Amino acid sequence: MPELPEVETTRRGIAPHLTGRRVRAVVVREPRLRWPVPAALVEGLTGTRIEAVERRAKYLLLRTARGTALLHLGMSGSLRLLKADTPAGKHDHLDLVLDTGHCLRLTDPRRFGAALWCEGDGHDHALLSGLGPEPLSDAFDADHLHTAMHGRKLAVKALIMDAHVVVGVGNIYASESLFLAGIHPQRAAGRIGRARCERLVQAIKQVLTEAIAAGGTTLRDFVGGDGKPGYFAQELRVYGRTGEPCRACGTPIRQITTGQRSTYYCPRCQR
DNA sequence: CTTTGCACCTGTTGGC
DNA sequence: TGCCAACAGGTGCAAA
Repeated sequence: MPELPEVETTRRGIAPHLTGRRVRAVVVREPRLRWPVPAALVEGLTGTRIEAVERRAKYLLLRTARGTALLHLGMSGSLRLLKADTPAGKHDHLDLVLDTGHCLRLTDPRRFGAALWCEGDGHDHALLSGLGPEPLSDAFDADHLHTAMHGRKLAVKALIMDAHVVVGVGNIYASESLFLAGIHPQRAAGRIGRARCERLVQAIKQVLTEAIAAGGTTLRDFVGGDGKPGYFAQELRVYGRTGEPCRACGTPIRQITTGQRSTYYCPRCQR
């Protein structure tokens, strides 16, 4: 479910309720997430004040004086703030009980998400240290993308979804960005010129910015930190619109598979 | 090093 | 109406 806009929406929803609060207890109901929830997470957070809630790629970082909790929502995860005594459902795997009488609850039916702990600020963690730039930062520009694409035979869609190149571009927004840039998703990355590279960078920034402003995309079960759904779905240009008319030219949108992921594009607008 | 395909897991959907 | 295969927002890792 969550791509970068959803994670950022979640961060903005929960940060005001967590920042400066102390964690009274950590309840692990199901430790079998993508990796086992480590005892160090419980030990590190319990009794500790959360100093800041940050985001790097699709990870949420809860910063404390003792170390940093890393949370990832995988495909189906969500975080909500609830009253601490709210009964837990089947997929409510983790609670951070706060000194406010509320708790931050991680729900994740497919358990592809993660809750990890690291000493330090988290950026040195093996999962984060090799990541590419944030898509909305100045570090992600045409120079960077053009260099990353040079000599690559990989489909451009797969390349922009590679977190070593740029983080936060998931399956929905990859299709959306390529439509905006007028680039065929299966074009070899190395065969895209400088000018179209610039267009693609701008398209990615635009799509992600719009989606964050709309509070993310709701497909099935996404809810932000405040429990409200996002509204970007109604603005999707190609994703999930197989056979429906292109909003620009009316040609039916096509669906193909690229790198084992569904890909949507307009055969007329994208070359 | 690059590219491909799989694995993890549960719930929903669409076609017969 | 009911069943079951196909598919779903991510991403690390093994194998080619």
